[in-house]
Amino acid sequence: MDLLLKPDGLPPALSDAVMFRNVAAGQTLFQAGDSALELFVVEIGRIKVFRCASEDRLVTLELARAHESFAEAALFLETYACTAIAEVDSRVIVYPTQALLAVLGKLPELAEALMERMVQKIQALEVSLELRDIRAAHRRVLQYLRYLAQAKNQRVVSFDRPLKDTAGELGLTPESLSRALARLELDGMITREQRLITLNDQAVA
Amino acid sequence: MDLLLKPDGLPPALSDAVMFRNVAAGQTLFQAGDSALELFVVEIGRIKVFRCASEDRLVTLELARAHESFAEAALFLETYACTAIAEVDSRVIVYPTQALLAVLGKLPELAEALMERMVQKIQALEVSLELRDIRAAHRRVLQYLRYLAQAKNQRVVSFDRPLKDTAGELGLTPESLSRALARLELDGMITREQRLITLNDQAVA
DNA sequence: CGCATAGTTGACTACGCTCAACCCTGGTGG
DNA sequence: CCACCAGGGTTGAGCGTAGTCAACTATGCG
Repeated sequence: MDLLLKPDGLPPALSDAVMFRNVAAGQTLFQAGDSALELFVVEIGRIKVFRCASEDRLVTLELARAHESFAEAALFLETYACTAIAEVDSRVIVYPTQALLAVLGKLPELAEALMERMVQKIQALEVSLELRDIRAAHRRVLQYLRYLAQAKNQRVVSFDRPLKDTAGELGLTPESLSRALARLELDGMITREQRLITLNDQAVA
Repeated sequence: MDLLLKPDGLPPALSDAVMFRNVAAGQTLFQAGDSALELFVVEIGRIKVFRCASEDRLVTLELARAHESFAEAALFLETYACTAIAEVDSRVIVYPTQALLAVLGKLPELAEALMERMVQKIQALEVSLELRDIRAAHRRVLQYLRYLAQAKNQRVVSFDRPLKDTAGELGLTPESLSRALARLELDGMITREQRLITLNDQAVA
């Protein structure tokens, strides 16, 4: 996504169309059903994208952090199928899909970057799906921690937001997550200090 | 994926690199860990792509049917993270990723087609994830049937493979799926005849 | 005709969800 | 400086439901 991070370097046809938007914490950027005209890149902050399954039930699909894009689906769909809200005060770069598609032919490296990002997303969703297939909460959490640690190539995982939210991402209730962590600690798989968790040797698999 | 269906129409640089491969039912096309050098399109048959979660546990990630592509991740990753096997006798078109990437710049419509396909996949995975969040088996199955019916724009859904496999895709055991279907029929939501299921009025939501 | 596999049904178990109470922290205001 | 409050987090008790194991039936193929 390096390319989309600094619009100035892009062809005028595109960079002229780019906009910026500040989103306050809790504010929604777009809703399911809105016509999909824009693709976004997070400049600063954190955007949560989710589907409303059934009324009170919501499924977090991705958490776009700084420098990450989201809503690529807008490139080919009429309307958004998801809703996006800012978890904290954020600032996003807004790319009109028309302008993006128009310059794709001229900028193969942009197309490549977008595809690479999509592959990452597919991969992430696949991991989520794999995690959901682990029924035992403590096992699921452990595997999740392993993935996080592996991605950062270290054994310490720190959460920058309420465990409650993390629980939702894992398809667990906060209570279950709490119990799972307690059990993992008891079993000696992890040691924790608030939202800072260290994987012990035997947990690295 | 129309473009990738008939390699003859593609630039020689690409079409010369294309290969075809017959895969017998049960035969594996590639395994997790293999170096990822090729992207595939199903000509005829059915390919199952899955991750091995933990030994005996496998998570179906996608089911590529005729004219559908899979293993796009190969474009940007060193090795496959999944395994692909043929569920029935199949024939696939094999695109070396190097050749594909090389002509992307010349063929914006190819890049666009690939991106569109990836968006479809992301969408499909998101739906899977949403389904997993429905705990009650009968509700999950009902929602699944609704999606299938909606996609085909009709109320009849017919399965061309064992319910056992469908159960796995839904993250259920065959027994649970069986019970769920029985209950849905009892509740008057569906009527079924073997692997042919019709959604009743009240089920369309 | 018999074997293998798919599908169904039953009894039991296990584990996550729900609801509820409680602790702990940080922030606010008197 | 402390009382209060709100929200996150933890812990407990009971329930519901999907998984498991098992037996049985149905179907298709040699």
